[in-house]
Amino acid sequence: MPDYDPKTIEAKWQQRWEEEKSFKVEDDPAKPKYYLLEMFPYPSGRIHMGHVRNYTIGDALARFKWMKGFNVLHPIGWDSFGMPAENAAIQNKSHPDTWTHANIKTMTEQIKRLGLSYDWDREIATCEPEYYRWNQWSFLKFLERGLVYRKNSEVNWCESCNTVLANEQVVDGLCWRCDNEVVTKLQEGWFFKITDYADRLLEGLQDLEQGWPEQVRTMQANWIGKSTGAEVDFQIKDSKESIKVFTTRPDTLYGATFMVLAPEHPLTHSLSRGTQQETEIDTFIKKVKSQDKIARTSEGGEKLGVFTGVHAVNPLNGETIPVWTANFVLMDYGTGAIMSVPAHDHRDFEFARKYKLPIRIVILPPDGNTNADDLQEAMTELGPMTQSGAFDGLAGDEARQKVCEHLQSKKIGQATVQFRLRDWGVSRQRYWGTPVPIIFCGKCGTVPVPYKDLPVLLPLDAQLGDKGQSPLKSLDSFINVKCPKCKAPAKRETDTLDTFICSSWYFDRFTSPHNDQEPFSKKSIRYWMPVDQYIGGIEHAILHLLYSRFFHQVFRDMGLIDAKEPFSHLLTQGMVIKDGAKMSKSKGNVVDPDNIIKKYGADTARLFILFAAPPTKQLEWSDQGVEGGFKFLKRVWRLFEGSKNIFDYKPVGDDTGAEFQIKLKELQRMIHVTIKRVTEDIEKRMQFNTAIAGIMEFVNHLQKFFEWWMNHTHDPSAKGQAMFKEAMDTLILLLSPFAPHIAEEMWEQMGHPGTTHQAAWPEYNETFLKADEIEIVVQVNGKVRQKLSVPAGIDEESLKAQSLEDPRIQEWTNGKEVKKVIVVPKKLINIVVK
RNA sequence: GCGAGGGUGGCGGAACUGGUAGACGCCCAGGACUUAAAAUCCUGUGAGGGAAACCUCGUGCGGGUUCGAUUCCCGCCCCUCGCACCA
Repeated sequence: MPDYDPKTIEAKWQQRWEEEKSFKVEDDPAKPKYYLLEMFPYPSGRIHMGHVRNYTIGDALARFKWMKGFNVLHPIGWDSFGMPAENAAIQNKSHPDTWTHANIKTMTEQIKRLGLSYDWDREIATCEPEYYRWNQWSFLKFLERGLVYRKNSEVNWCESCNTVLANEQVVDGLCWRCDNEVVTKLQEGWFFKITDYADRLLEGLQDLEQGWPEQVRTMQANWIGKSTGAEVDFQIKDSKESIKVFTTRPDTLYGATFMVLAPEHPLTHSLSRGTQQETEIDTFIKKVKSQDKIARTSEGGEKLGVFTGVHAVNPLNGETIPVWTANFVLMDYGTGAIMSVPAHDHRDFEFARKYKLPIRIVILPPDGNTNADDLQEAMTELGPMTQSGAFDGLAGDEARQKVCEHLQSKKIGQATVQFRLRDWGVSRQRYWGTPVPIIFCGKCGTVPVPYKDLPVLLPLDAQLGDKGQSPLKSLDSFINVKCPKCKAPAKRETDTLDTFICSSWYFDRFTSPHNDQEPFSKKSIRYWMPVDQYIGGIEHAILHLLYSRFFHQVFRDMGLIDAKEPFSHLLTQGMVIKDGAKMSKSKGNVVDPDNIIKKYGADTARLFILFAAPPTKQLEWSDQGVEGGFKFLKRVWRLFEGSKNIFDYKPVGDDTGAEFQIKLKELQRMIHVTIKRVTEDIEKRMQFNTAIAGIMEFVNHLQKFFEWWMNHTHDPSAKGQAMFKEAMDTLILLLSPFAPHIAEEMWEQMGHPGTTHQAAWPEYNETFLKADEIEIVVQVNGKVRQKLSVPAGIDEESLKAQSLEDPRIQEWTNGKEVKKVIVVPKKLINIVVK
């Protein structure tokens, strides 16, 4: 019997899949489609276990869907623009292009060794002009739609990466990529008006309730941060100026006892001119500006403020209240100014107590006590208005609405909505990215590159500076152009686009990756989109997934796409950890996928990864667990090799014994029970670990059956032979999404033409699931005391009688009164005694 | 602080709708095969008690509902993730 030899088997089948282009797909409206996508990788050098897990989960699903009769689009490509390429090139005195392509080559080989079912004809790399020209095209289309603008603003600047970062790319004040501190800097750059889509991006989350994890939806909703409220104008006393504030609690307007401006607010500086406060204010502004941004914006940070020397008038009650400036009010949210209602806002409360500012209760507390001196903390709950003139007694939404209506009628304010989401800064001051298709002309100003001139090629002959400054800025051949409008000498924009733009629509491109007329063809995108199942890490919960949804909505508005959302189902896979920590070079706990494949083969690696934990949970790497996976495949192989000769016999015997009939029926039941279990675990629960456990139990059963059979027969019957063949075929097919190479080999040797993924997924038959005899648990007062084997069709009364007569049960019921008997059909009977 | 998820043997995990807790696998122990080892196969494997049959306890902690709770409810502890002065 030949040993299980994964090396030979895997090489053989990988070669065959490649030669036959087994996973190539075409648009085929006659067939139901299934678009399965794993987040495409950045070509960083080598595949790591996180990739392996991601692709293995996807591949198991893809193969399952093939077998279920779907036309499966399962593509792969490379997110190949980005800074690591540049940094590595600087270090190695090489070129990002060289480095990137070398990595793609290595990683392609590694991925192929995993036996993944990709349509390699659709492979794309975002650093190729054929791809990034459509980034430029999108930029220009967005520009036409008024969704792109250029502004000079305070931006997040990473000193280490030497470039600007979008808000989403700053994590706890640090750069998402390199973990270095982010500073603010005044810089001119391009922005995408993602805020125009804030409401739609928020509302769209509702369509994803079924398909997306709640966690991701919540994170996006928080990030968008919608709040409804009102804008109110407060007139400044003895001045023509007024201060506009945003509040979510217009119902507390009568409780505003002071106002606070952000130190950066233009009025902070201008209003204090000529007052006694002038120097104090200037010192304060300087001080706050120098304050660490994280410290300033973190809750519990000390609230510092200064009186500006001026007063404003509460437009509702005409009261004169002081205007302050303080560090806890931020210029980039709302209007950069607030009305302070200390009784009903905990920040205002803290500030008022610290600076001895008046506090007035205007929402009636449950105990009715409106003495602010008794207040221990701000009362932020909704309630009936009080001390609020004509509005007294109104509460909640009605109160807010009535106040808003009043403000509007007096033209001193209006109901409005605020978002936390900021526009997406897409300019990057680096080289290895998509050039922004813009030309600056002395006469015509900012001129878009005409579509016919796309792509604006990223020059590959650029020499990188050693600190990461973009060489484009000094590359004359790139910069100097003629203005497309007036033909006068002009300069090219040297910023490149954020690489998140590449990943915001690559899934669209996969539907027609070689189209050189459009970013994607309408026919293909209508057929394939949305992505039915998207799989990737939770770390992209906001960044990539929000940007992609934004792009999708814009494309949709352009009439290019029908689907409401780009990804109908999202699976966020858990991390791969070892010794309790994320695998990392610095911890020295990295397991190289190549070594595992070399030692055990891809099937073992895949099987272990899927078996060790459900996809969404973190996975603890275990060398012994891998060994276990290998042992299981060897066991399958031995069962197959040891039993396959049985099919060569011409059946003569009849195996008619009663025991044989029972065993055979039990085998048949196991086949169908296993099909049901594995199918539902994959399809309904995406829980591959229990699916594999089911297959393992099936193998255990098959082994025992075969051994018994061989010990009890000299001449296998046709019936036995057929049933056993059905069992083996079923086993092979159920196993094939998880361990495809070994499955293909066995499938072929069983004499089937074609590959396993072309075969139909086994169907179970409800009638074969039922056993003749079932085990019933008998409890006395909720404790298991006996297990009875009874005919499946037994009626309740006989079951009760049989249980009560059972000697073991009588030991527990003797001398006691039977209060009641609960029967759970086909499961359990509970006798309550006293 | 707010929101979400989680806490089950020595370990990874299972128990899907309130119905046998610990499926499946790993580790470990004993046995078979072998000159020996590896591989493989068999048996055992939550804790405590008992020669055994079997009994008691047991799903983070404390309570509750129920014939019956890992599952539902109340209170608490711990861990992970996200948000966090957003007016």
